[in-house]
Amino acid sequence: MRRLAGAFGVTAMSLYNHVANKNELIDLMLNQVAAEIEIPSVDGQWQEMMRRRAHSMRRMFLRHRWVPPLLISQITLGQVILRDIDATVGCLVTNGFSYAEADWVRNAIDSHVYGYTLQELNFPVEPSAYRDAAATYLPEISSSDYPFMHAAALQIVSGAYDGVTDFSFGLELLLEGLENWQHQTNRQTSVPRPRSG
Amino acid sequence: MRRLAGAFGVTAMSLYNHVANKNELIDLMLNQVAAEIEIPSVDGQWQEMMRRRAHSMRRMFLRHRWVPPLLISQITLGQVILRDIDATVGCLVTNGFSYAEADWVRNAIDSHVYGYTLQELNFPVEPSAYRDAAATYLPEISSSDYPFMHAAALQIVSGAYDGVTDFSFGLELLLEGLENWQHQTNRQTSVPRPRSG
DNA sequence: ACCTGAACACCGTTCAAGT
DNA sequence: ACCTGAACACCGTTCAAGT
Repeated sequence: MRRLAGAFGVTAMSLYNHVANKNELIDLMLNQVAAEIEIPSVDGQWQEMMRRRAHSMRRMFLRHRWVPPLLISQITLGQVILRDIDATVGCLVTNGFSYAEADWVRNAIDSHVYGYTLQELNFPVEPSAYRDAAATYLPEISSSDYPFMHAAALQIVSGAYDGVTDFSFGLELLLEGLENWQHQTNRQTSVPRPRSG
Repeated sequence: MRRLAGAFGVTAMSLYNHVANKNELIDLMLNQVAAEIEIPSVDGQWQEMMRRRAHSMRRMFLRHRWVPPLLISQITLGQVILRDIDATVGCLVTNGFSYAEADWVRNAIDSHVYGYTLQELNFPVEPSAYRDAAATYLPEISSSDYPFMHAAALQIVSGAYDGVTDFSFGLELLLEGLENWQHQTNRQTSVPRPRSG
């Protein structure tokens, strides 16, 4: 509040003439950036729609690094975000998922988007510096205490592995798993289903 | 700091005789609770090891709700957490994954654990109150603006869906996908692999 | 209609001073 | 060895007062 007002060359108190409180301000900011998410179309092929939505969410998170923690903890959701949820559920149920299943699918995909991007954003080293960082910290990773981390660091130092994980890896595992699940004739027995708790 | 010291019946400044700063305190706290994670054994069956680790992490997060945001943003990791990473990578490479693959697998699973649990912890309504909440807010979810959310809320009100998502749903999709991936003879072509970016 | 000064109830942290 | 008072540089927010 104080910093934002300062950037406008004004005192913090004047902001309260335009916005009820900090929470409402965050709400407005989130709705603004949420427009950068590619909203699924109801009649689109669901895998591709979910894929585009997930990738565009992640790119938005990378552009606006402050978003993920705020979006995940926001209680009241703005219209743009509600429209995204509606379109996502709509695309899934139009493609044969039940409302319950659509909820599980959206939850699983969003978990990956949030979890992956939060790890990515909080990782202290840039991908281009992984090799140097591994070389720097290798002496501190005791090969007797942490044999596998030591070996992994060696792989990065030697160039056998660049140390870069991929957002698509987990996302495609989920999408392929969901496709198999949908095509299964007898879903009840052989595939993951929500349990209690 | 001030609140913690107050709980000890002491002033905030005295804490700095026992701990360098807030960050070191958080480090010690995280290492303490990290001991509640079930660390994979190197020679165990990897799916079951990953499953137990993921579920125990989530249960720990639910017991100590302050952990996930701090753990994900912590730069320097304590010994207990390093040992968990080492054991997880160790279990995977012992079961036939390369070091690079083990890194992708751990990243994908952790993304799910973090993302799912953060959503779960921040959801404003308790599962037992979903039905009441849906009934309360149904009039505010315009069926013309948000037709699918409206229909979904109706399902919860009617009892057709209890509104409860499941941690295992996404986790088992990942584990099954990984198992298929591992059994594939020609991995390069038909399965998800890390790409650039 | 919009902005502000003073104030309140908070943070983490430092440092000289106490026992 | 441990604790503290005073101080510094921060927060979000309220409210009466100004233009």
